[in-house]
Amino acid sequence: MPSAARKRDLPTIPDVAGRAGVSTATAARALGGYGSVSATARQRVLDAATELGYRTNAAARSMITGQTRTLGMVVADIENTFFAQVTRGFTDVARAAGFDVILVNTDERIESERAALTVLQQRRVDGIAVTPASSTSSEHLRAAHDTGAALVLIDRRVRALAVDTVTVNNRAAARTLVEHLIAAGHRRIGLVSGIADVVGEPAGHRHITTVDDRLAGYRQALTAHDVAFRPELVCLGDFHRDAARANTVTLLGRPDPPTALFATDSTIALGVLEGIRDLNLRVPDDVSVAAFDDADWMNVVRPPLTVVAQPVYDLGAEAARLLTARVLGHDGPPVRRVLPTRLIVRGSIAAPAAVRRGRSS
Amino acid sequence: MPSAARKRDLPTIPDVAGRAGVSTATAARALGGYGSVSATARQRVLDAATELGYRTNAAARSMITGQTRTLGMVVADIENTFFAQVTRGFTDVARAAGFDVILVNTDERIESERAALTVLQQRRVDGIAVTPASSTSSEHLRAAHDTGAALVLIDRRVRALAVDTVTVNNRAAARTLVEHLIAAGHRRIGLVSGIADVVGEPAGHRHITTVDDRLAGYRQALTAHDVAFRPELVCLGDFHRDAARANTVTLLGRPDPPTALFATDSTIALGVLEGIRDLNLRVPDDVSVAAFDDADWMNVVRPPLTVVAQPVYDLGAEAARLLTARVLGHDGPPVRRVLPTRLIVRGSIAAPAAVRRGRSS
DNA sequence: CTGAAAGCGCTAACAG
DNA sequence: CTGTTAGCGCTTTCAG
Repeated sequence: MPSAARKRDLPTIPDVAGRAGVSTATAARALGGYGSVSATARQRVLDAATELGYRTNAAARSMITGQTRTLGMVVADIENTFFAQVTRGFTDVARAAGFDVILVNTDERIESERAALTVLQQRRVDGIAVTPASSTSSEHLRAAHDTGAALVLIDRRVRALAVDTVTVNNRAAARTLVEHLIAAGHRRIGLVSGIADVVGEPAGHRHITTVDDRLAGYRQALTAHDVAFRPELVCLGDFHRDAARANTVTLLGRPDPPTALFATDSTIALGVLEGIRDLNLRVPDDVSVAAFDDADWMNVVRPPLTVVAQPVYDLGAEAARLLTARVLGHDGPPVRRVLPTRLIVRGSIAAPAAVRRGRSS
Repeated sequence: MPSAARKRDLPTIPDVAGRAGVSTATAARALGGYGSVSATARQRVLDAATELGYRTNAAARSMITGQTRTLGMVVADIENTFFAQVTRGFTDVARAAGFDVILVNTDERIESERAALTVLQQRRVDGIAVTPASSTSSEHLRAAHDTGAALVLIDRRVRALAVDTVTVNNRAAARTLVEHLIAAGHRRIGLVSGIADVVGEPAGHRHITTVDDRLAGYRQALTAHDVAFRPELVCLGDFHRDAARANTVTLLGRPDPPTALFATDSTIALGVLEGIRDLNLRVPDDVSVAAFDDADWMNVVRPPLTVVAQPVYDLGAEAARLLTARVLGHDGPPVRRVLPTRLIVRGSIAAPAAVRRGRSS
């Protein structure tokens, strides 16, 4: 006997069929809910199955049907509330449609993402949802798609991939938020964002569309209002709060510090607030703060944060809808779903001190 | 052709074997990494596999081996940071050991939990981790365990089930925290907690061990310091912030309101802070606050919250270690792992106003 | 070290 | 409506 724990043998269709006194085919039909079975036969089979504690063997079934009723969900980090909410939306809809979900974290590492895709292919999942770690490295995604798995991209786009996508208009949303800052009188607006370079790829490129787009929106807002773009006010670290905290301290320590800070997601916002506190500065008196994503705690900090909220749960839910539709046979050109965002004005923005003192910038 | 999307046929072992010019057995051995294969044969097979884009069919393999290399993770709600962190710890260790994880949310509903267990049995997962929705309804857990799936309980115990468990000492931790409150001079301490009754079970019972234990710790602390236990200061709602918020407003609206509030988890703490704000009260001047779980935002609110921190990630990680060990053949009596907690004193606790004014209670 | 052959548990024709 | 018969793709004896 091998060292592996012996999985007790569960009853099989022949077992059930025998007990019910019918053929395996009839038992299978009753159990599987397909074909036609007389009411009496069905009942006998179902009773026998219950008595025996029969459980369909999903692997055996999927070998024949070619479907696993399983979906893959590939995210950077489930500990991040954004991904947790996306995943919740995704699993809720998937489950309602009869699909189970295998969850994989990549930590933004393209290598992990590749490995994840391989595993999911081995499992022959019917579909895969990905928040891609790179907008340029996509051969592994295409390969998985080519082998027949439905594919949907969430939150981030991949230009070279013509598949269903669920995003928000990050550029427009960021622009709106920054314009709000400008309207309050800010001219020096710092941007603290996530990853610039993807681990495993050549440095010096911004590879995640959300970062690119939010940065683009930021620049658009500045340009539209004749505010100079200063590269030194843009800090790209990673998606963890500590980097954001350090970047914030650096930014605010400049001789000519920004009067407002734009955090491009809620985790970064946490770091930004910590950095501000490290310097014993106050929001919004010393520095205004605006962020992307409306996390649950943002209305509890003092002052509450002005944010652009995005429908995070729906991002995942809609992705699952698209994906299950494809799996169930829907055919058609790639769908690009763009969900609406909403500006929520709260107390974290004030006019810069200079303006308040009457010295218009 | 059926309406279902056709999954392109991936190459199989015969395909690879043919291209490599060996038998299917040899190809399978090389691909599966078992038995003995000559170096040359192995290389030819591996090359052929790469050229063909061969991917092992996990279902076919597991039909024979009896192992799926899949684990189930059943949590109440992945959106809750606690479960998200647990899940991260769990998946990290599982992945490192070569196991994939199927995630299921139950929303604390025992019915969902039963359904989840059934699904996981159908998939013949090798092991299941559960944060059980009830400490008493456990037949479905036992049933799954009896059919051969390894089982580990996380965070919450189930008395009637002799399986591996990873928890913290909730009673001791709660007691420590409440004693800290008492030491600060508090005598009327409100407790705001999660679910009391489990959906789908008769009302009037508290069925989740974490709630029970934290409440027990609270009472122990009171008793040990001759503080009267007042049932009306204990509010059991559900695990969502809105209930906690409402309960907080109710508690603080009493003629004889508590001078301190104990929130039994971080989501509830959020509701407690909102409730306090609804009443325009200040922490800690008007009311002190202490909580279970050190969420990422707790150090960013003003004042930062005093908490009992538990090693949430490790709860999941250790569970995965225990589970994979069982799957890999470890045999032995159930392991009850109790991880350490830590009191983190921050600024949310002050002496009650009456004490500060010199009118000792 | 390698190959042939027998299934794992189930579904899918195909007869009856 | 029901039963018989092939396999799905892989691993595993068992020979050679």
